Amino acid sequence: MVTISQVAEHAGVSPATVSRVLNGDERVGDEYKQRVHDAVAALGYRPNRLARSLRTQRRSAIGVVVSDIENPHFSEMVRAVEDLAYGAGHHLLVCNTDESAEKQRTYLEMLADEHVLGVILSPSHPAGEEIGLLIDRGIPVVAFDREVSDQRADVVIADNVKGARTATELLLRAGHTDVVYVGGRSDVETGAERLDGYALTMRRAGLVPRVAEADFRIEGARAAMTELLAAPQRPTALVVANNLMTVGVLAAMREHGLRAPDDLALVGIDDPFWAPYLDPPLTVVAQPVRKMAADAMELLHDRVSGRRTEPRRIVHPFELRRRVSCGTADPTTQ
Amino acid sequence: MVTISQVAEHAGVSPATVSRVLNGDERVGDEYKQRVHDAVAALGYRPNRLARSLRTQRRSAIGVVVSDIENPHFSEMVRAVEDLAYGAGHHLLVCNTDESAEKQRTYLEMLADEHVLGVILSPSHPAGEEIGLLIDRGIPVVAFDREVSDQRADVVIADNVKGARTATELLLRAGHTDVVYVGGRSDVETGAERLDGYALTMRRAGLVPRVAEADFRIEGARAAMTELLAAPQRPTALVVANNLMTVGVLAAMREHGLRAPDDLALVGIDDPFWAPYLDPPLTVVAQPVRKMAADAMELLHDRVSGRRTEPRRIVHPFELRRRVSCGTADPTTQ
DNA sequence: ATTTTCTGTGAAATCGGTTTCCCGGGGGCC
DNA sequence: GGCCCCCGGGAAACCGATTTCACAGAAAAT
Repeated sequence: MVTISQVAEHAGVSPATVSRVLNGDERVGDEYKQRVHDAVAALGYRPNRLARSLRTQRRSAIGVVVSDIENPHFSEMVRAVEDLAYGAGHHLLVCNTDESAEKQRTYLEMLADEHVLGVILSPSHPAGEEIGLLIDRGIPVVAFDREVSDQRADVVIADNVKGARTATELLLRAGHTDVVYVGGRSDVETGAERLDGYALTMRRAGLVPRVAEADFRIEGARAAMTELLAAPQRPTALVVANNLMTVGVLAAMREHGLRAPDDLALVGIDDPFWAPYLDPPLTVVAQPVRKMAADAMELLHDRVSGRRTEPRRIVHPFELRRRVSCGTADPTTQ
Repeated sequence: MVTISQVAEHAGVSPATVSRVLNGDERVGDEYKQRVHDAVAALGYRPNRLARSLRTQRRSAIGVVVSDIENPHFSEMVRAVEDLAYGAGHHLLVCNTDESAEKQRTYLEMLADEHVLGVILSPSHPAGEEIGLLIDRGIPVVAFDREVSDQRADVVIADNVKGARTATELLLRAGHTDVVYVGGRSDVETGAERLDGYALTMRRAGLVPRVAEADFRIEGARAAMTELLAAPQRPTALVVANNLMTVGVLAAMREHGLRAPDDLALVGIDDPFWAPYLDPPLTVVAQPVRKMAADAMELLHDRVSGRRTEPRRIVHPFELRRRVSCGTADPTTQ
């Protein structure tokens, strides 16, 4: 393990000078610069980032906390964040909370203790206390997808109410009157808002909302659908509350010999990369994940560079991506 | 920012004693222990992990380097590794190389400079030099999925040759004679081995291998399939070299009005979570990702704890998961 | 009663960098 | 020629923990 002192000795200068050269301090004589560079090359010296971070109080890691990295929505988010972080010379501490409040707390505390540069948190729980811990230490927090209880955090979310409304309206305009919402966990914000958006739109059209309640997961959706399809009155269209559930819904439909969009029109919420390749290609309303990730990173950077102190809240609209599963290709609704 | 010295002062003891109490050193008097705990609680003290790591030369982060976190294969791997790491109190530095040699090098150097506990690397390039950097510093490296050029690294891979053979044999036994391999990048190890396994099996059965060459990605596979289906002689069965390509293949088949398994039997390689829910449910040979991840973590821990110094190489068999897309459900082939 | 051995604690060194502070010498200005 | 300022560089402090080492005082041994 070669240290800065060894480099200094080898170059016949002080550690301070080595540090200056390596950090691009211009006030060092060319002669010295050269000697330092030679010594660095000769010894294969690489600075210890831990030591540097300790002294400078500046860390190059960003914490990313999600509930399930296997969920394509979060994979995409992490991927987008990584792209941007790499460009800025940062790296990612990825934390998977599994929807567990305890795991989320443990990870947030860990990130605080690691003195990361910032945290992007897709909270599965409000996490007020732990976020306070972070913000009190000057670590900026951006809430992603869902709000958090600490008002000082920045927020980047998608407009779930409008998103669900867009999905529902698309089906209503196509002439459907019996549109069922295959819902996920209305105990969490995202789920509740999407449900609201759907129900509101239905009522406004003079129709009664009808919900098949599930849990945001494949099997749950499949079970809910099996039940729904066994009921006397079969709906003509569905709004499905997230990407995983869509998979379950399609499986259940296949088991019953039903095809979208003819037997049952379908609009999904979320747009995983394989949605265009499903049978039928899925019409969806999608959160613009990459844009949201870009905003989250920008909010972090603003804070880190001290350009801003008051919290910001950015709401993104969902984007309609019309493909086949919704049926009618009426251009006026596009 | 409250430090250990402040805690010490508040408790009327020395920093050394505080450190001892917090690290469970039993030789501290009960009176002192109590005073320290009180002070910690009163001040809300949390140890700085950076400082601790610097002093102890022991880091709690594990580097995970993959080519694309959005690929379900790697999402699953990261997820599995995270589960195990969390249990051991470690966290994950996730690095996305995008198949770029430069990004891979940069990340590996960064991990070396961060003095991580260990690295799990799914290499898109041999990376001899950088791995040397890590191992020279006592940071263990486990190669995942593919080998690396540095012989001192541990290796956890799946037997791609046998895996492709299993897939091919399944189709041959079902009576197919014209089995085409939709291949991915035979310039990389994984691709080359799978191709070998397929070709070998065909030749051994007295048949000529036939390959639709693509790039491990959805669109590439779709294009290759479109070309293949335009050719005069349409095959009766396909082996598809990875999960993404399967999606592209199914899309192309749908465009041509073909259905699996009747028009074209299908066996995929890799088993993403949605494979059972596709239309038709996909028969696959799968790498046992979670087991492989568990082995990788165990290899790391062996090294870290000093239980082992000589490199190990673990080869996992692929697992056949027979569903619908392969056609005939002949139990003798199971 | 005196020496020896523990035992528990604090002072100080350490990890490997960065940054402050200070100092010698050269150039510019009066 | 004398004074001041600036420039480049080194010594030492510092970041916040852990760990070594030394040392009181009590307990055990003689």
